[in-house]
Amino acid sequence: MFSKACEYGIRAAVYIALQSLDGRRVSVNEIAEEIDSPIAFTAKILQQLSRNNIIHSVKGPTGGFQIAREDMDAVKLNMIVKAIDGDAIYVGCGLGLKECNAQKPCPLHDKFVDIRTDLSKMLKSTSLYELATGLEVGLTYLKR
Amino acid sequence: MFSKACEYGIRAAVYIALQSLDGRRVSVNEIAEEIDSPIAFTAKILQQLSRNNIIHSVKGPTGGFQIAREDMDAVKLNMIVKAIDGDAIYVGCGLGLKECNAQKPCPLHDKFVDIRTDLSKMLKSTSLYELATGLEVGLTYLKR
DNA sequence: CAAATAAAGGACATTTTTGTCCGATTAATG
DNA sequence: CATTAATCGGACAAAAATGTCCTTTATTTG
Repeated sequence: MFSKACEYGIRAAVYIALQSLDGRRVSVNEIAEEIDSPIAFTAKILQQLSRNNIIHSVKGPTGGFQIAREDMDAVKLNMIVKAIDGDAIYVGCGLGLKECNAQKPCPLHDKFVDIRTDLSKMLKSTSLYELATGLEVGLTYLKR
Repeated sequence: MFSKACEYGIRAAVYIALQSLDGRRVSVNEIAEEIDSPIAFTAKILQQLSRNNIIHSVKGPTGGFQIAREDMDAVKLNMIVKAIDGDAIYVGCGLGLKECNAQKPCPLHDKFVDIRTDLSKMLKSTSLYELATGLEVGLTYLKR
């Protein structure tokens, strides 16, 4: 469904949000440790998220990554997915056809539209804050 | 969503079914031409489908691929997807966690279960015959 | 201002997916 | 029975995704 990079990106963003709720700024090393991901690869992905203004980065000692409380509401999952995987999930044809639309649909077109609409709705309506608080109260987990 | 191999596999299977409805057996070359896919790669995928008894192959002159009318009803999309992509789509965690289940869910677990259940239902209930007849009456298209 | 710390970014390495080529096998036909 | 046409299957090639390493840049602190 998502690329590995995107999975790491979402997990990282949720962890950063969780720690930001405690006023903690976190380093790549800590993030990679806590979400069980390769450090250097995770660093790349965090750069992407930072460039897309999804998370905030601070260089130098005491630096690291954080997310402002307001941004946790504003940042929805679809923004993270788009920043990392692009919009292939939303746009492309399920069977890989270049020209596939309501006028000239592939055999799966209509059935795919339904599922993708649901997926899209879910991603657009799920905020980082929602995911982070689920973690905070121990309802959900990020590791393993 | 699906791998390229799986996209080609579905398109090929639908085309074979369509032609089998006319009593025609088709070659790899014709299939690749008609579904706009790389010939040799398509051949590999057809082998997989053949080994999984999803399509039937005949060697030698006048040989090719075909699907019996009854099998078009019996073969559902999920069987093709499983034969080519395995069950990652149905089983894995949306965020890539190894241990993710109702007891120890990732932050997206519940929302993913919903979408995947829909996808799974769709794939399990869609037969090759249904897709082939859509093509036959000109409601849907396979190329480009 | 020097040292230390952390992200940024470029180059490179590995693995997986996608795609190609060619000889072996099978079967039909003259 | 030789030729031919088709799939099968293994080895290889190219491209994309995943992952690593190392230098540069920014910033804090003593």
